[in-house]
Order: sequence, then structure tokens, then C-alpha cells
Amino acid sequence: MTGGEAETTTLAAELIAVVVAANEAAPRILTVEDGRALPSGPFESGHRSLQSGLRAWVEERTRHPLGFVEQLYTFADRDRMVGGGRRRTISISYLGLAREAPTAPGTGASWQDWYRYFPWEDRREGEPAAIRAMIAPALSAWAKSGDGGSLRRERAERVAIAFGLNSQAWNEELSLQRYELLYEAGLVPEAGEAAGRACAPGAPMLHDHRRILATGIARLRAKIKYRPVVFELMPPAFTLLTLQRVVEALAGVQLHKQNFRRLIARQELVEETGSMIAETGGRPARLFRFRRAVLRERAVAGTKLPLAPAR
Amino acid sequence: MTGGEAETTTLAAELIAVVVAANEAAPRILTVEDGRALPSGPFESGHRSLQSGLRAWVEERTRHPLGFVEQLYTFADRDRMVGGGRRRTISISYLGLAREAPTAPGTGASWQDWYRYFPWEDRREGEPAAIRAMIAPALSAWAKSGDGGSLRRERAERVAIAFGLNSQAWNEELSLQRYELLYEAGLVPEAGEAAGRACAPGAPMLHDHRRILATGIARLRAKIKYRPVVFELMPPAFTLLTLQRVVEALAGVQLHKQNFRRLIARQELVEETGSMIAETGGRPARLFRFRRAVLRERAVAGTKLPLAPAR
DNA sequence: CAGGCTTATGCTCACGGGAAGCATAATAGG
DNA sequence: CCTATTATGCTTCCCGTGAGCATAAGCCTG
Repeated sequence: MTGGEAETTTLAAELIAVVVAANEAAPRILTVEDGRALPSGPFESGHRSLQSGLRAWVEERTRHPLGFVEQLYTFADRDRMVGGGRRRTISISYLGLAREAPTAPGTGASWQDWYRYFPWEDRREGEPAAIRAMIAPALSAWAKSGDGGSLRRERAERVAIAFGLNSQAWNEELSLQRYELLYEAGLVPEAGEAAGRACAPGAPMLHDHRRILATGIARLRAKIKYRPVVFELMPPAFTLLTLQRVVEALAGVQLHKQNFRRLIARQELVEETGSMIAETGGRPARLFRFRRAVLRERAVAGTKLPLAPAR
Repeated sequence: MTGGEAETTTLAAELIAVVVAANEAAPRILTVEDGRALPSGPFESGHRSLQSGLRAWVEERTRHPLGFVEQLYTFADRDRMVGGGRRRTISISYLGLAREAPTAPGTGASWQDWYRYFPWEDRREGEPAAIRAMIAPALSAWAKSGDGGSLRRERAERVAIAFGLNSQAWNEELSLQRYELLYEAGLVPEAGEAAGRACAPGAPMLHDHRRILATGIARLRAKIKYRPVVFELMPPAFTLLTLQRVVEALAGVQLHKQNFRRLIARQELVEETGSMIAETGGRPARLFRFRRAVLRERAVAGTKLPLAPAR
């Protein structure tokens, strides 16, 4: 690993995208293969950079520019036989934010609610019944089945922290850890345990795409706490309640309304459009727009949302 | 980017490591080429995974295990001619934490203070003279030289935020943004501007290695605020002042002593070894060791250091 | 048209954590 | 014994956050 170009291995590179949109009801993700895979494809020599290849492709499908793109993680697949010899694939995953628009027909692309794949991540209506009824007991059983007391204790501790059991607080950023625990415990179909084994609710995906999606969820949930990225998902004008609903949909938790407004107001993230909207049957709400100026003012500094910092 | 294995491009993959150690005086980084480059090398087919290749190599040189390894960023180099055809190199950079130990002779590896490359990042003694005397004026001139008022304003704003000018607070996590500004403004040798142009102080590195190092610094400075990673850099037993000095060396700022201790104590990150040490000429200090148990207890949860969260 | 329902907004209060500083203890060196 | 230096305990002020109370302003129903 010192001298420059020694016997380098022949490799292929693949880009995988977690493209997120959102409405008040739920975050949405762009999928292919009838909802069973994330959009992905080879990194080609024509691409100027990793990111530009990804951008061009996604924008073509969604007909909307990706407002925000961020690298998630890079990993090397296990060896795969190609033709006669060995070749490894390096997969580079990205998180992108967009506005939902009809997908181009014939591409197999479609938008899906992300809680379809992770029902246990949605705590807006309180703890989902499936956690207490199935996931928690199954994970406890798995923890108890470990060899040796220290392994058992460690597993039990990880489960408690990740799922907020035993008086631990729920931390919405741990979506990846939760998926990994379920995988290790053989509670998701992707783990390929003996057929017939009971699995946690939630639609599976091909390969490790659900794992990548969990990574994207975790990253986005962490990011909205200190960067004004939610607005990439909002329409040009919106009410404060709509904004709150979208944040809640992403975070999977409910927020205190007055405090949410106070925080948004104090940071001057939005400005009034001047118009009002009355479509909810209640008092009409003012419409706001994102203050684009904050992107410059705080290009690198932060913002805050009323979600407790990750413990 | 839909169908699996279309015309994939032939690629090479390279691993680049930012390996950090630290003492009370300054953080140290592992370099090669007489301090002019970061250790790097091809990703070989023998490696089980990206990370394991990196680990093995570094541990061989430093004779110490890497306690903590984290991926930084992946990027694709511009096309490079290899033999007759085109080949692109994908570079995957990593941050690793280690304890400093003599490097194996003959490898060209050596440890260097990281402030040697980034003198402007060290504010432990207050704002370095070079910022006010040279960097700030040069960046202001660069901002004013932009075409168009909005570009000028944007540049001035970026400079002010990154370097804490105009009553902005200094944010130690912005080391990458600071380096990028200096690069854009042609104030570092790597930018390859017309020779003879005045440059900011600080030793340059080959290729884009100083940029990668800046990325590693930013990541580490952010990380120590919510994960107990500092202890990877500490000897088995240490005084609280030593711990504080190391944190200060990494963050490049001074901390309030009493508050630092209170925070460490409250989180139960350390436990007394029982012995004392008197080598400073003052009252003898108690020796502490890291409570390894917190790695399990808070495998995914956090810790806090008395560094203001990134605004 | 009154009353009820729903959503929007303003304001208060208590609590906890963080920033800064005061005060005291314990050692080495002249 | 006095001074310099470092260790440690405690207090005080301030501000952000969490949680609610109260009121405004529409729509809908009987």
C-alpha cells in the first residue's frame, strides 16, 4: 500500500440512490422493480463525477431536479464471478432529496411510502403494536439465545437502546441499528434464515437495498436537526402546520406545535408570502416560503428543529 | 442506470488513510513521502473488505491497532491515461485513530503535527497572527474581485462564516470549508496559481491530500462532541488535565477547566485508577482510565464534550 | 344564528444544562 | 514560610426547551 500502481484489481463501480420526497402523510422513496429495489446503475466513464452521474439519471426519471445530494457510504461487494475471472463491485450509495412527480412510464420506477419497508419506525401514533407484540419478544428471545452471559447481556443492551425498551428513550436516528438487529436476529426475509420463520412486518427489498434505505433514513433524520434540508421537500409555499407534518413524517414522532413554531420563527428560516389558506376547516393559516437567503447566510452553519439531539 | 451490468467502465480503487494520534501538545498524523502525502495504496483483491485492507496496512506500520476507523468520502479522480486506454481511479478515504508509536524504518512513514499543515486551525492561544495579517486581507481581496455584486457578497459571507470574522463565532468544525476557500482563492500552493503568488502559511501536500486531511479534521472535531472517541487516542491512564489538553489540541480551542471536569464526571466516562501522579509541580492529580463499559452502554447513544454544538 | 369543532397564534412558567467565576486544597521550590 | 502551580468543589446567572393555558378566527350543523 505504498507504491502507486501495483497490481490493482479490476473493479466495477455502481451507484445506488436513496431518493426521498415527502408529503404530510409520509416520506416517499423512489424505487424500481415494483418497489423491490432502489434505483442503481453502473458508474460510466462518461460521467464527470460520481455525483453528476447520479444527478442526471434521477432528474431524468423524476423530471425534477435533486435539490440536495449527499454521499452515504461506499462498500465493496463480495467477489462475484464475471465471465471467467473475478471482479469486485464497489457500490457507492447516495441520499438525494426531491419533490414527488409522476415517474416516467416504462421505467419501472415508482414512489413508495418508506414506512412500508419500516413500519416500526413510525411512532407518530405512539409505539406501533407490532413492536410490543412481535419485535420486542422476538429480539428478547434472540438475545437470550446467545452463547455466554456477556454476549447475552450485550445483545439485550443493544436491543434496549435501539428500540427504546426498559425506560430507554426512543431515538429516531437509530434506524440502521434497528434494521441490523432484526437482520442479525434473522427477523427479516433478507437474512435468508430457514423459510417459515416469523419475520417482522415490513416489505423486504432485493440485495441489501433495505439496509441502504435504513442508512438513508438515519442520515436524513440526523440532518434535518441541524441543516435546513426539509425545505427541499416542501412545495414553494406551505403553512407551518404542513411543515411540521412533514418533519414529523420524516422523524416518525410527534412534535409540540407551539414550540415547533417558536423555533422556526426564531431562526428566521421562513418568511410570509402574504397570502392565507383555509382548507382545513379551522382558522385560516398564513402561507410561508423558505427564506432562500439562509442557504447563503448559514451555508455551513446550522439550524435547529425541535427534535431532541441524539441523546 | 437501470439494467444491471451494462457497459461498465474499468476502474481502479485506492484507499487513503487519515491516521490520527495525539499528545498534549498537538494532534499527529501519519504521513509518507517525507510528510508530503497521506498513506495510500490500491485496494487489492485479497482484501476482505475496504476497511480490512486499510486496517491491516496501517497496523503493520504503526505496530498499534487502529481503535476506530470510519469512512470519510469517496470520489472519482479525473480520467488518467493508463497504458493505452482510459482508466478512472476511485479513491476511498478513511479516518483512523491510533496511539503514536515509532514507525517502521524504511517505509518513509512519519508522524507530523497536523497544525503544520493547518496553522490557522489552532486557536488555543487565540487567533493566530497570520489570519489577521495575511489570510483575512487576502480572502477579502479575493471576495471583492468577484464578478458581480451577488458573487462578491456570497464570497464575503462564506469567508466571514468560515473564519469567524465580522462578529461571527469561530466554528472549529469548518476546517474543510476554510481550506476550500483558500484553495479557491489561490492561496495554497496546491491550487497551482501563477508562481510567486503569496500563499497562506502551512505546509502543502501532494495531490489533494491536504484537502482529505481537512476533511478528516472536520469529521474528528465533530465526532468528539458526541462520541467517546478521544479515548482511542489516550494512554491507558491519564489525568483529567491531560484529557482536556488532548481535546483542546484536537479542537484547536481552549476549554473551561471546571466545566470540562464536571461534564466528564457527570457522564461517568472515566473511573479512577486509584493512583496519583505528581509531575507538574502542582497538586498531584488523580489518574483515570476510560470506562470501557460505556462503549457497550452507549454503543449508539452519545456523550458530550464542552464544545459548543456546531451553531 | 348559536354552539361546537378545528386550526392558528400568543404567552407564561418551571426546569435543566452550560458558561464563568470564586474559593480552597495540595504539592514543589526557593 | 511564601509563592507558583495545579486540582477540585461549589455557586450564580442566563437561556433554551418542554409543557400548557388562553384566545382568535374560520367552518359546519342543528
